Amino acid sequence: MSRTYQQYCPVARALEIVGERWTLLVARELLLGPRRFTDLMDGLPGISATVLASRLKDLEQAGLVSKRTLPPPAASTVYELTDRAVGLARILTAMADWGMSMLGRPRKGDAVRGEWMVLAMAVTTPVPDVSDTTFELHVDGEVLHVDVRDGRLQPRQGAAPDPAAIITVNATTLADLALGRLRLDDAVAKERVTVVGDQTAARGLLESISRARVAIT
Amino acid sequence: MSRTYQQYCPVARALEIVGERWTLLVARELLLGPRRFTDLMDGLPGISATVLASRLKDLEQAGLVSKRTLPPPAASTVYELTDRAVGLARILTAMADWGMSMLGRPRKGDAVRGEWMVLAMAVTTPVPDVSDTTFELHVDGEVLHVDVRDGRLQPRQGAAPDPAAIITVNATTLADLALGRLRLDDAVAKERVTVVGDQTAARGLLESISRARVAIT
DNA sequence: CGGCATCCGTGACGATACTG
DNA sequence: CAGTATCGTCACGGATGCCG
Repeated sequence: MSRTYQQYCPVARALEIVGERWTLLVARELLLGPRRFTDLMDGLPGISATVLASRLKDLEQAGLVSKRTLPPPAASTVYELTDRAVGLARILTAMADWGMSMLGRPRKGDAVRGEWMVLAMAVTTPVPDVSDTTFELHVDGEVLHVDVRDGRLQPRQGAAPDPAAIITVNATTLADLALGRLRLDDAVAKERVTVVGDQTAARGLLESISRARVAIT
Repeated sequence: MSRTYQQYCPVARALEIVGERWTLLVARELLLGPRRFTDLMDGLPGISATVLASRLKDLEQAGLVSKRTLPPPAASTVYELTDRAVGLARILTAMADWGMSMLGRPRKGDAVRGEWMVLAMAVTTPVPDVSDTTFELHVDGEVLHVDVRDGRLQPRQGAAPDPAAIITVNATTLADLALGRLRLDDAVAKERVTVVGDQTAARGLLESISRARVAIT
């Protein structure tokens, strides 16, 4: 159980549950879908197994994460967010949105993951003018996809069944685009972004990312 | 300087700055206006002077808080949020919104402050159908006011110059109303809420609070 | 191999005391 | 009033080992 603040305040209550070190990053990982313990370890470089186990237990006790055993032959247990955790998405969105503006460049020793950047993109970019389209993204060797649906960008892990386009780009280039440090035309010209499939649709998504309002104040 | 996560991720970056214990609660206090060191100590029961000084230094270094010395004869130094801190408001809003749903009742030993609840109200309640109105609130002995303006509820510390109404209520009653544990009519009948001034306008605000969608899932 | 429990060194935290 | 200094305690991170 985590330490309390002894304050009858909604913010303090929220922080008692998700305010400890690593907790929101665990939620970030689970936002893209169910994960196994070791998947989480991989996605959270620097965390110790002890702390991860503790955080998962706390989150489970708070009713935000549920542990599920996959049916055979998978026979593996996965952790996933519950319905109560939707509010967490809003908190993470605010964090990602704000953190984007002070992301800067990768620091020495920083781990880089495509999912992290795509997740941030999904909340900071205005929704492009395409409806019900799926894009597959290959970012730094990882494969994920983004559904544009219901006026939202929904990122997911893994490949897409029938993507309109496959966009290959690395995470730092994505950040450069969103932060306005690189123009889309230049990125394409330098082949830092390549598209297979529907060029127009992909261009729409990428321009939305470039139009993201991220101010570097 | 705070500990890092060594991850090139916007969420991780944001958490490196505001993810430490107490930091967001310091921001919560400053959201209602500039505060002196000892005012912050009062508003953050449980924090130590050491930690508060450390957090303020970190926030100042991150450009989120500025230290200002008031002109004589006040001759006191106050801390206030900078323009860069607007993003913090969105994070705190998400926290308050979500935390409200799991606030429950005061626990043994919990400190209760009117400002905390009013701040949470301001972000969780739909804006009432009054425009450019100011309400003065007396909550648990504290005096604050709320401006309804530009489609927002803006809470502030201290008395209002010319309020449409003065509402006296305690913090737990406010929570009971927002959480649907108490109906407004009952609260008024039991005199747990009293209004001096424009009854209709005050009723509008209070009904908005009661209409807050807070689901106790 | 996944999912922890245990031990240990380090750093952050909380309480008290003290100073300009 | 606005902090700094000191110190005991607790949480964190790393390594290792256990058990299905």
